[in-house]
Amino acid sequence: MGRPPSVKPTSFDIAYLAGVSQPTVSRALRGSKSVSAATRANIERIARELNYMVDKNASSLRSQRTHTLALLFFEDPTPDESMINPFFLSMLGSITRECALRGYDLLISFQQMHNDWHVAYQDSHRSDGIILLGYGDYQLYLSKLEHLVEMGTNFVRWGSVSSEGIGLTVGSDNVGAGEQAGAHLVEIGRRAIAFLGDASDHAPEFQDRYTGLCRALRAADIVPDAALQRDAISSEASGYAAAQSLLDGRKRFDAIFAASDLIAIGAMRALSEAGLKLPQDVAIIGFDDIPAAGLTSPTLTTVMQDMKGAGTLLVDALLASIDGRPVEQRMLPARLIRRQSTAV
Amino acid sequence: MGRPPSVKPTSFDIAYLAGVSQPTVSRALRGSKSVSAATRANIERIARELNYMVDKNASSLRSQRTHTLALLFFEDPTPDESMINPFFLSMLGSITRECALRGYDLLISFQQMHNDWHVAYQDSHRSDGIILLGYGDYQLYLSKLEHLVEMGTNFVRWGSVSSEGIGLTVGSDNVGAGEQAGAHLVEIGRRAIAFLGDASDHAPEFQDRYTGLCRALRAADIVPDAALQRDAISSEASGYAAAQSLLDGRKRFDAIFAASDLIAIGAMRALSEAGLKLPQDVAIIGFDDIPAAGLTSPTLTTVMQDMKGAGTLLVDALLASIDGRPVEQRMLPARLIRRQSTAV
DNA sequence: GGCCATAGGGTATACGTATACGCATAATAT
DNA sequence: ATATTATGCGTATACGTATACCCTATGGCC
Repeated sequence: MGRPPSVKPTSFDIAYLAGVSQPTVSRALRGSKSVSAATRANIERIARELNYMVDKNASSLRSQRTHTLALLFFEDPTPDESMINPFFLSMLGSITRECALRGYDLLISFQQMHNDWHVAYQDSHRSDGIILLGYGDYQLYLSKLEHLVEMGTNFVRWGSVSSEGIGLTVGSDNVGAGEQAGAHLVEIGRRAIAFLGDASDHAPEFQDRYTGLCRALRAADIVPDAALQRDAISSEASGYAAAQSLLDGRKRFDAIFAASDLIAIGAMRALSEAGLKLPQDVAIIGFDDIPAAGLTSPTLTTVMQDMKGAGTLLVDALLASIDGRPVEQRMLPARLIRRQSTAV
Repeated sequence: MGRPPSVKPTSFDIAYLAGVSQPTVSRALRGSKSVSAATRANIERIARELNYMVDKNASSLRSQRTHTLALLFFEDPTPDESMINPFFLSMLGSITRECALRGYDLLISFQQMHNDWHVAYQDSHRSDGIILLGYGDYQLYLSKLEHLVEMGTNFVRWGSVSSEGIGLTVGSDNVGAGEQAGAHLVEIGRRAIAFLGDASDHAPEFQDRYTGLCRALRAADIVPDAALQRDAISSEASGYAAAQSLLDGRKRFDAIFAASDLIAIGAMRALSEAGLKLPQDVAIIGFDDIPAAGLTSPTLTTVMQDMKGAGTLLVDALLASIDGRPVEQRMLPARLIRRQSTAV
């Protein structure tokens, strides 16, 4: 159809057909206002007809802007590499979409951050900016962030917005979400509510969720009980272990708020094996709304984060930072999804 | 540390320091054999010291090779966009790793294929080749493949290797896997084995799995019963519907082989709701070994595909095709993972 | 009617690399 | 010793775009 696709049209071809010079074509297509409307329209028409596309390499080389963003996962290495948190994978969709919309390409890198920090350095040369994604030990990667700042790299990360972290951060309203979860559990009559998830500053997001829970408890005149908290990282095994530790403890509990769905699912397994009825004996709420949350039995009440909004905001913030526009930290609302695990 | 990272060293800087010309630097670093070992070593040393990295844009512009591969999903659009088959997401890891290893960048695109075919065209200009991933209606995208071939685009797709498809294909040994699944079900004493999954040529992979199942049945002197087959696409809802249709039928069955885990999980829900005991009344086997397969109750016996090998092979084949090297279709072995859903 | 501002667009060039080609020197052949 | 070929490298240039700078025509202003 048309002409052989093997010959890629250049801006010179268009210039020739439009009877103008090559730079004028460039200006017209880039939206410079020093091109008359008529000329621009004509050039655009011809470009469309020829199926012309700006050569990204030439463009990037000349302008020193790559029009590419890099996505970097900094998860702690897991024994099973494929077990990247499903939550982030589903964020991938919205990020790619957003990038495409803005005319940016997305380069992704699953290299685990601490293994080879050089990757980030490298990617920082290949791209205009970096998006950092992942749960992981916050303290461990603080120094890497400082390194990025030092290099003057533009980056944005997903994480806890309330903590005074380094660099630009976008994240869910974890405190508010924790509060919602706590309020819901109180509402269905639970008072001895356990929390599974690291509550230290190694995991600021989990910490925030715990803070929210405590706030909801206090609002219901319940004193948060530190004995009902167990550390856990975001994995099923860790959730299982944490729940068992909870069962071994002498404290009674009638509900669990888990800092992630994977933790919740592990905990559910431990509780079931202990002969407890869910949700009658113990109600449980997770976090993330991963696909598996709708498949467990009972299905898992959880907190859904606004992943689509997250992608948009991350890309948005990063581009603003690249362009030197002012950026504000922003928080996304989260929503409680009620399922069987809290249906009494 | 060292020098300010803001000044990016070029091949000219290295040439100056090494006392040679810029092209010699280029030749040395690209591995041309017309550079003496001593010169090359010296250049490499200096490059390392300066933390030099070839400018991808300049390089691509000059050589007309992008050193980038594009990954394109061609899934049928789902109501919930985030429900990209987890199987492919986990393949992402191995593909990115493989690309990184070969010095290729990976551009990913979740644009659903039929929505905007232009994307593929576009990506074909941005990259040296395309990897196509996804289940979907095979007939529907055949014409797109022909289009790609027409354009002379290098591409490789994941799919059924046994069918005489268009273009280069890498895939699992679906027939063999179906045979394993069937043999296992026979082994635990089942004889009325149903198949959930499209058995038409709209889904060659599913068709192959069904073929394998039938082969195993015949090997056990069981005549495959077409009345025990139900069409289904890879989604939980479709699996649920298919299982219900099966229950509504007058045929008895004591086992199900589902063409994907999502189908299997949907079917399990339907069976449970019908009051059937799993696996006592009905044993069930899925396909893909998605993370959720280990979380259902009972946990799901399934077929695990070699995703790591898949990534390697896909990238391998594509690069060979790009370089004009001969490529052969290759099949990957699959492995049965036994869990509770077939434990009697 | 002379002066300046502005719109519209052309000229020249830079971005950093890869490669065709040529030219020495050295190694081998005759 | 001369002719021949390889080796190692420099020279010149192309890849396609974006931008600094310059030029021309028009219009408005006094």
